[in-house]
Amino acid sequence: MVEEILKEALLNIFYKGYQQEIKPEAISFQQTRPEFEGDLTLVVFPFLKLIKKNPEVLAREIGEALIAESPMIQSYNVIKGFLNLVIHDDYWLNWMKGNLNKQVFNQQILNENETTVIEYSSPNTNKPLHLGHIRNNLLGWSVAEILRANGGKVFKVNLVNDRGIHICKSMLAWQKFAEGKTPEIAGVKGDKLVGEMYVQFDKAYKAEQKLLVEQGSKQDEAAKSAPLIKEAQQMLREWEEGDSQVRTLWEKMNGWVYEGFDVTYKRLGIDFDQIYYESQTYLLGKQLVLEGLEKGVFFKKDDGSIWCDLTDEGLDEKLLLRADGTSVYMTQDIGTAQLRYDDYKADRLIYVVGNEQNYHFDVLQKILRRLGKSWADGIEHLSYGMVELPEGKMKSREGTVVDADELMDEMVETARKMSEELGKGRELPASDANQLFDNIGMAALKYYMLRVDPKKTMQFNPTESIDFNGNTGPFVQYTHARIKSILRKAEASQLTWKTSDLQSINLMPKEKSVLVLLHNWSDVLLQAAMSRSPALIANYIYELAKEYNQFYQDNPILKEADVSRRLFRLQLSELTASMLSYAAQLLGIKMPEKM
RNA sequence: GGUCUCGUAGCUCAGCUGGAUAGAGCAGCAGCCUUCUAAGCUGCGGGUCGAAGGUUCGAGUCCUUCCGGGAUCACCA
Repeated sequence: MVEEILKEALLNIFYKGYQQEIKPEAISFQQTRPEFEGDLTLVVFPFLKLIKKNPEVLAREIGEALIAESPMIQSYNVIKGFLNLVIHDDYWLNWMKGNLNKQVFNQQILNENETTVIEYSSPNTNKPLHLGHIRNNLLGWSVAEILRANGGKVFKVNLVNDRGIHICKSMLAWQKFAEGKTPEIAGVKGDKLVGEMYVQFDKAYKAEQKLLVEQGSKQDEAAKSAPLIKEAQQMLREWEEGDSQVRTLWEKMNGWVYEGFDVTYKRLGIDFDQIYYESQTYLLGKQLVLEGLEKGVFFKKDDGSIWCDLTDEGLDEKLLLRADGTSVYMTQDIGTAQLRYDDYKADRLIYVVGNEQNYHFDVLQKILRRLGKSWADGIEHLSYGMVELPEGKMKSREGTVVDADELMDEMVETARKMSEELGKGRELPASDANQLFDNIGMAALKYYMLRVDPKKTMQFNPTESIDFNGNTGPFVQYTHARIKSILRKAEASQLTWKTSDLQSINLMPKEKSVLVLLHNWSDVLLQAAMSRSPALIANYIYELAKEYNQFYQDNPILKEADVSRRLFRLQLSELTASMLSYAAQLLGIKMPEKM
C-alpha cells in the first residue's frame, strides 16, 4: 500500500531532517481533491507545532525529501499547507500486475484468530417476515461475509422466538377457527397461515372485550378476563408443563412456520450455520438467574420475583424471573448467550438487533458481567435503525406492514417490466430471463437496503423508492454486464489480455482514477469490517462502476489502435468486473453476464 | 421527567480517525446512440450542513446550551 510506504519514508525524514520522532498514527494522507494535481495529499499543519516553520516552506522541504527518499513519488506541488504528491504511474501499474486474473480480493489482516458469532434475523413464529426483517437479515448476513473476507472465523446464527403467549394465541385460534386448515389445504405458506391465526385471535379477543365493556366491565378488566386470553394463558401453562397435546400442536404449527421462513430466507439468499430456539435456552437462563441469586448478585422481592439492581450503574432494576417462576425475555437471553459462548468459545458475540433494544443489550451485558462472565466483554450490539415508510412506522393495525415475500415479488416484477420496456433479455431463453429478472430485482432491493449506514433510520417508499437507474444495484450490474460483453468480444477476436506482460504506459486521467479505486479496495474492506458497515461496500461499488462508466464512455477499448494501451484497457476492464463481482457478492448481489 | 440517538439540496442518502471552494442519485431543464449494451454519459439550476456559542491554524465532523424528530426507561418480546 502506498500510504504505508510513504509513512515509513516520512518517519525517516522527520527523524533525520528534523530530529523529531513522530508517531505513525499522527501521519495521515487524504485523497487529493480533483481540482489539484496529485494523488495523495499530506496536510502539514499538524507538524508545525513540532517544527516551527512556515507551512509552505516545510511542505516543500518534505516534498523534496520524499522525492529523494522514495522513487514512487513522481512530483509534488504545494498549495498553502497542503503537500500534493503525484505517484508514479508505474506504481499503479505494478499493483495491477500483481492483482490480475484474481477472483477473490479478500485480506487476512483483521484478527485472524478471532472467532465471531453473529446473530441476526431472530424472528417470532407468530408473524411472517416483513421489511424490517429484510434489513436485519441482509445486514447480518453481509456483515458476516465482510468479516469472513477479512479473515477470522465467523458463525452465523439465528435465534427463533418459538415460545410464549403469542404462539399460544395462534394455536388457540387455529383450534377454534381453522377447521383443520393446513398450509397444503389452504395453499399458503405456513408462516402466513400461522400469522393469519394470530390476527384472528386478536379480532376475536377484541370482540370479547367489547362485549364485556358493553356489559359494564372496565376496559382493563375486560382485557384480563376475556375467556380467550384466559384460555391462552392456560395453554401456556400446559405448554410449560409439557402437555403432550399442546406440545404436538405447537410442534406442528411451528413446523409450518419454519417451512415458510426457509422459503423466504432462501429467496433472500441468506443462510445460517446454526439455529437456536428460545424453547431450548430459557431453562438455562432460569438456572443462571437462580445461581446469581445464590451468589447474591441478584435479589428477591417479597412477592418472589427476582431482580438485578443496576441503579448504581445509572440504570434501573431489571426483572429476571416473574413471581410465578416463569421467565422473561432477559432470562432467556442470558441463557442463549451462555449456550452460544459454550458452543463456540467466541471472542466476539455480535447481535444484529434494532436500536429500540439498546437498553436491553446494555443491561444484558452488565448482568452477564455481574455473573462473572468475562466473555461478556465480547458482546456487541450491532444496533441498526428502523425502516420507516413515508407515512411513518409500519403498523400492523393499520395494515401498513410490508410483507417480505410480497416485496420481493414486486421487485422482481418491476425488473421484468423494466427489462421488457427496454427490450432487454429477449434473446434469452425464458428460464434464463426469469433468473435474470430475479437477479436484478433482488439486487435493487439489497442495494437499496444496504447502501444506508446501518446505524441510521432509513426510509422506504414502496412505490417510488426503488429505482433501477443512478445509485442502484442494477446500475452496478449493468456496468458489469457491459464489461463482460466487451471481454466476450475480445475473446472472440482472439485477443489475449490475461497476461502479466504489461507495458509501461502513461495513464490517462480516467484510466488512473479507475485503477486507483481498484487499488483502494483493501482499505474499504477493512473499514467496512471494522465499522460493521456494508454501506461502505455499496458506496464503493457504485463509485467504481460510475468511474468505469465515465472511462468507458469516451475511451475505446477493443478499437484502441495502440496495442499496449488496448491490452491495458482490457486488463483494467477485467479487473473492474472481477472487483465488482467480488465486492457485490459480499452484499449478496450477483453480477449478470448479460443484461 | 431520566438516559440514548438523529437533524446535510425539493426527496433519498454520502462525507475515513477535524483539513482546501460540502458531494452523489432521484425529481426538473438542456444535450449525446451509422462506433465496444443509452439500465449509460455530459452540462445547468438547487445548501445559513436545525440554531447560537465555544475549542482549534482549520469545524458538517469535537464540547455546551437551545429548537425539532425518534427510541427507551413493562411481571411485552
